[in-house]
Amino acid sequence: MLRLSRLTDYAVVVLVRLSVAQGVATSTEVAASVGIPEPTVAKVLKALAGHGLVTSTRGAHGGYRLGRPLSEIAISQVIVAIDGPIALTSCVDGASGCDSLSLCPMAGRWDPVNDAIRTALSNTSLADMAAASVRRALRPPATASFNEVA
Amino acid sequence: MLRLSRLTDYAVVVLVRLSVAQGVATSTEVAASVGIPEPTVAKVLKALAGHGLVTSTRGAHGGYRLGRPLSEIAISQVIVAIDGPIALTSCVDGASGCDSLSLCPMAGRWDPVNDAIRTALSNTSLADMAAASVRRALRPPATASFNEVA
DNA sequence: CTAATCGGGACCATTTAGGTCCTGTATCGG
DNA sequence: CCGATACAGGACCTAAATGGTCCCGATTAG
Repeated sequence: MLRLSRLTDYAVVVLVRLSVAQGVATSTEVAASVGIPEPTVAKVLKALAGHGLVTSTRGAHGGYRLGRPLSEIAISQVIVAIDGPIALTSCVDGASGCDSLSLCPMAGRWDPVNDAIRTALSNTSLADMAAASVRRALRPPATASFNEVA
Repeated sequence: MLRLSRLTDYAVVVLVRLSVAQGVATSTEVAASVGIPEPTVAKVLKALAGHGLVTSTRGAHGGYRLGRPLSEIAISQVIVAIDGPIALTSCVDGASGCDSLSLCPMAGRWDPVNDAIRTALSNTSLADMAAASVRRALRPPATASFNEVA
């Protein structure tokens, strides 16, 4: 269904959350304010930190902080951080797993498609998505604090 | 990993194959000439037929035939036929499965992204991919790695 | 030194996709 | 009219990827 992992969705939520809380925030705090189980959030944050989307400080009073403003983070980067490289088929450029030599040269040219998608994904920043979110959040606000995000 | 199903890849191969053999071809013939197990090819062809990408004739001397030229088939249509509607997240516009109301309004705005991808996918026809295949035979092996993905 | 917090891996359960098979229906040829 | 061929559609099983959890080592503030 051409879907991406739920973890990536979480990542977006987490990043937006971090952008709201300007300072540092522990994985526990983020998890609580976002409503996702802590271990999972921790996993997501680790992955994001590994790709520089967030910076981490260890030790007591440590935590995570946004690496750069949302407007400078493209979703493609988030996807790469969580789900790995963007490629629609397993049979990518230099891949060697191609057993059927007869069909790969015939029609297995997904590169233009991959490129098109990569481009599309690189042209949308998290800020764009957050903006869309704001426009939408006109409904009766719940009591929870996270709704103030908008 | 933002991958699409292998079945979709098969579908492209099958369609190109059908375009080569101008007349009708049975699922058995296609399977044999393409090197994919027959039942699987049959499944793919059924799905394609259901979406009008190929036309079928039943009975003896029946078989499948390309519904329209490759240049008029966008990959997006193939994907939809095989994998279903194109949406990156399960939480699409009108979906009701959203249990966590707190986070969806916050950042779950994937629509612009979905649209971007749909557009990109609609602008590439199977003929384009086949053409790329030809062009590729000329250039030296690419070294592009996934990491460059922006 | 102790508590807090990230880092990184191992691990298990569930879901999903891939693939196979079986039965029904339509059409052609004898 | 009857049988053979080939698609239609669904049920089913197996295997792999994903989501999610846990644990232990490393690091830093107090």
